[in-house]
Amino acid sequence: MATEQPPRKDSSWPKPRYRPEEVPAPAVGRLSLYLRELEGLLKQDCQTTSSKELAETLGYTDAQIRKDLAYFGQFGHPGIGYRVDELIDRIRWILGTDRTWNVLVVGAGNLGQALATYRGFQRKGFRIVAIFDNDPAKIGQRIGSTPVLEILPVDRLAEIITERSVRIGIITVPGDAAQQVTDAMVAAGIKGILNFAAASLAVPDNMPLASVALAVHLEQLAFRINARQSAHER
Amino acid sequence: MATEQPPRKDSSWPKPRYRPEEVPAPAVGRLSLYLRELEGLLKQDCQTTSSKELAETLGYTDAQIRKDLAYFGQFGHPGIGYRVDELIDRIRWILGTDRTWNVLVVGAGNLGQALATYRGFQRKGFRIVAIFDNDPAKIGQRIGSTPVLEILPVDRLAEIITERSVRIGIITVPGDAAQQVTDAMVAAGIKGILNFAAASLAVPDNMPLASVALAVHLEQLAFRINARQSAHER
DNA sequence: GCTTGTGAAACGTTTCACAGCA
DNA sequence: TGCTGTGAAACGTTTCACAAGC
Repeated sequence: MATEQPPRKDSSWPKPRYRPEEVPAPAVGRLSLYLRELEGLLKQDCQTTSSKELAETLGYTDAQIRKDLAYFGQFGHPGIGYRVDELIDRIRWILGTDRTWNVLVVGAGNLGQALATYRGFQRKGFRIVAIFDNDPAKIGQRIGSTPVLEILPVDRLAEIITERSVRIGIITVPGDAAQQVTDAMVAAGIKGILNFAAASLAVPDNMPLASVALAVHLEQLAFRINARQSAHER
Repeated sequence: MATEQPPRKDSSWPKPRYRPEEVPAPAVGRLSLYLRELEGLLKQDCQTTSSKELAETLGYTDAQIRKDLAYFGQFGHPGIGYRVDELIDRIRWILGTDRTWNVLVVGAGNLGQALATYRGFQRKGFRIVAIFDNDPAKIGQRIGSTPVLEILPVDRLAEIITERSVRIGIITVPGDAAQQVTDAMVAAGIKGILNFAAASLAVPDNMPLASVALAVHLEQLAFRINARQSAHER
């Protein structure tokens, strides 16, 4: 053939048997965990791994892991397993984190500031580009380092989303303010929301939304601890 | 009958058709969200609600909500719905959060400090009683107010767990230190762990463990945003 | 009328088990 | 031999649909 294919690797990657929206959500969730584990293996200079090995460290079955990966293509080598660096590249490409995503935080309380300065996000391909609050005492304060972030007033939200091509917004405001922040983000064209506020958010149909209910996790633990206790008493 | 039953209400509450360990985990998870919504309704002075109303605000089906509650007994009034205050009491009793749970935090970075001083936990029945770090520069520092918490060295973990009857531990240390913190907590008799570290933890069989992988939630959003985009292009 | 509680059906996910290949 | 990829079976969860009750 005369003309080269474009240098993007994705065109050479194998068959995408399922469309992204057909992949079960739990499988996508585990994909992130596989990636984290693989990144750990790479640090230890492991060249290859297998579904069996991954399954044991992560607490799944080997069939589960092979099935999950099969939603996205064929990445393994029968008799060998998976090449660690290769699989990392492919999962990053699948998740879309081989490119950087600009993210902002609304709510500069303790949690908001902690998330805005959290290094782990940067390493995973997410860059916090702004943090907002509506408390005049906080606006103008500078937090973090490399980069330093200035706390901005919430009324500049739309402007920043547009100018800095922000696709994801993190909400860390009190529960009763969360819906209006959501509405402002949606109106400004945000593409997805990560919610830490103690409230159920209404978003347009199909808008990606993930909620982390901190107290809920503790309540789950409390229930399960009591369940174990009472099961043990029988 | 001559002798009064003890004043605990639970003995008068209705049939527990399923044992706690038979209840599907997703149902327990939603129970916490129902509780949160009900607490909101109570603040607005709503006396009663229905599975239909709850379903609409939370984005579930009404059948789902009735089925979930049915795992724990019969709480509704046909033709009327559910009494808000009554259902709140019962869900709190089911989750075990009608009593206070002592909790500690290991890792006094930004996130650990934010969680240790988070007011929402207190309101839900969880009291943070200690925070630990192994950085000499942090040990002895005081954080928060009412109560003030002094950052303690990690080697006092076991002592505090025993003395203060701590049942739940929150881990907010870097990923590569998380397993050894886990082991120390387990050895000291912790009953459940909430993990924010970027690592998969090995715990004894059946030990309640909940993990919040912050980067994973962003990766999920990234994937779903891309999926929407590519679906829209077709 | 309206709403709950629940068996049965529908749906989705996980596990099994094995063909195919290095 | 060892490991992947995958149809089929097993399992679990959600939704449906309706009897019973206010």
